[in-house]
Amino acid sequence: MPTLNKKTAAETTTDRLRAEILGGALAAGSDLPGERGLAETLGVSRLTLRSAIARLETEGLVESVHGSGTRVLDYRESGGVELIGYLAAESLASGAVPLGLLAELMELRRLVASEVLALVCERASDGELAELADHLAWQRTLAGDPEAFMRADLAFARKVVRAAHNLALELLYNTVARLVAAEPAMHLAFQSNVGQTLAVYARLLELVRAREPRRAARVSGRILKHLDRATLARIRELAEEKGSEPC
Amino acid sequence: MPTLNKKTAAETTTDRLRAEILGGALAAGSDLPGERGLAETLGVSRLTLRSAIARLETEGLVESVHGSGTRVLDYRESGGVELIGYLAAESLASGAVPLGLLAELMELRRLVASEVLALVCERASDGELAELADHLAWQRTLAGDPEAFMRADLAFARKVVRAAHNLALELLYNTVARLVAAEPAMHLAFQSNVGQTLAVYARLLELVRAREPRRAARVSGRILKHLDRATLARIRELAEEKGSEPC
DNA sequence: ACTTGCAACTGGAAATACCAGTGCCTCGGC
DNA sequence: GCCGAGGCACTGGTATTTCCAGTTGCAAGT
Repeated sequence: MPTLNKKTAAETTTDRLRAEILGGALAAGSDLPGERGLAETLGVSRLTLRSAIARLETEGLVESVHGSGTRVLDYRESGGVELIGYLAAESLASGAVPLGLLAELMELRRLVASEVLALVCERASDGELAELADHLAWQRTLAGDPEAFMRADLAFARKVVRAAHNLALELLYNTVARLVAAEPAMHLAFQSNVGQTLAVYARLLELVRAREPRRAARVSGRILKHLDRATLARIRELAEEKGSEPC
Repeated sequence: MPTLNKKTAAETTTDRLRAEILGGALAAGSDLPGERGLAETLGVSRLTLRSAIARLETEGLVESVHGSGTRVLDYRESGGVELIGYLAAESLASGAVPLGLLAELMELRRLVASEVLALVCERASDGELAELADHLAWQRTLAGDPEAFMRADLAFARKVVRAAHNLALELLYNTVARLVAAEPAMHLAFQSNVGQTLAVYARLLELVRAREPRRAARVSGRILKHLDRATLARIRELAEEKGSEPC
C-alpha cells in the first residue's frame, strides 16, 4: 500500500497552530512567540515552523513583519474562505447540536447555486444540459457507495457550474469543493440524505430545461432550502444516535 | 520612510512561477523541473523556491509528491478563488479590450450581493441599517480621494455583509476584498465611476429599509447590473485614452 | 520473461550561519 | 532634566549544507 494518511510535519504544525488560533488559545491581536523559541516548543525545526506560518499567513490568520514579529489576526476580519472548512468541521466534530456554521455554509452554497442555475438557464447549450442528465442517471447508480457518491456529487456540481460559463464562479467552486473533499467530517452532509438529494437534482434539471432564469432562481432557492433543512435534521439525528450509543 | 513596496524573494519567485503557469508557459500536466535545478535557474536558494512552491500548492496550481516530483495542475479544475485577482489584473494590464474575466468577477460579486441584500432585509437590526446610512454619508465626502474612497467602499461592503449575519459569507468577502486591495490594477474599477456608485448605494439602502427580501434581491440585481455595465464602459474608455496617448 | 532489488532520482526536514529590518534603551549633548 | 542620535538586541528572511524518505526505473539474477 502506498503512502496513506501521512501528513508532513509542516502540515501537522500548520493544523495545530490554526486550531489554536481558531479555538482562541492564541488570541487575536497578540504576538506569536519568536520563531526560534516556538519551533523548539513545538518540537520542529525553525524551517518547518516557518512554512507553517507562511501558510497561515496566506490564509489570513497571522501577519509577519520583518524585524517586528508575527501577529495573530482576527479571522473574522481577514480570514479567507478556506477557513470555512476547518470551522465547519470543528463545529461538526465537537458534537455540538447547534451546527451553526454548517448551516451558514449551506446557506451560502444555496444562494450561489440558485444564481448559478439562473445563469445556466441563459447560457448552457443543449449538449451541456444533456450531459447533466446523463451524469445524474449515472450518479443514481452509486447511491449505495457513500464515497463514490460524494465524488459524483462534486463532479455534478462542477458540471453545473461550468455550464454557467463564468470562470470566477468556477474558481470559487474549486475552493469549496476542495475543503469539502478534504474534511472527512464534511462527508456526512453528503451521505445523510441521498434519496432526497437525487430527487431535488432531477427537479432542478427540469427547471433549467424550461429556460426561465428568474423562475429557476426563485424555485431552486426554495427547493434547496427545504433540502438543506432536511439534511441538517438528519445530521442531528445521526449525531444524537452516535452520542448515545457507546454508553 | 519605512519599508515600501519591497517584496521578499519568496514572493517574487511565487509571482514569477504563477505568471508562467497562468500564462501557459508551464503547461498543465507537465512536471516542474527538480527543485535543485530550478532554484539555480531562478537564482534563488532551494529554500526560497520551496516556500514559493508551497504557496502555489495552497493555491491549487501545482501538486508536489514526495519522491516523484511537482506537477503543474489545470487551474480551471483546481485553482482557488484567490486566482481571480491575478487573472483579472492580468486581463486589465494586458490592455486587452475584452476584459472578460473582470466582467465575470463583477458578475459573481453582483450575484452574491443581491442575495446578501435579501438576507440583510431579513436579519439586520435597525441599528445596523442606521450605521450603513452614516457610513454612506461619510463616504460621500471622500469622493475626491480615490485611495481613501476605495478603502471606504470596501469597509461599506464589509458592514453590509456583516449585517447579513453569515460567517461563511463574511469569509468569502474577506478573500475577495483582499485580492482587490492587493492588486493595484483593480483599483481602477473603484475610481472610474464614483458618482453613480454612490447613487446606487443610496438606492440599495432604501431597498433594504423596505424589508422586502424578494424585491430587494430582484431590484438590486438589476441596478447593479447597470452599474457594472457602466463601470466596464468607463474602464474601456480610460484604457483607450491611455493607449492612444503616449504615441 | 518475470521478479527482485539496488541505485539514482525526486521532495521533506534539519542544523547552522548570516543578512536585514525594528524597536528599545542607553548614552551623550543640549 | 529633556531630547535626540546611535548602537545593540531582538525580530523575521535567506542561504548553505547535510541527511532522511519516498518513487521510479533499470538491470541483474532467477
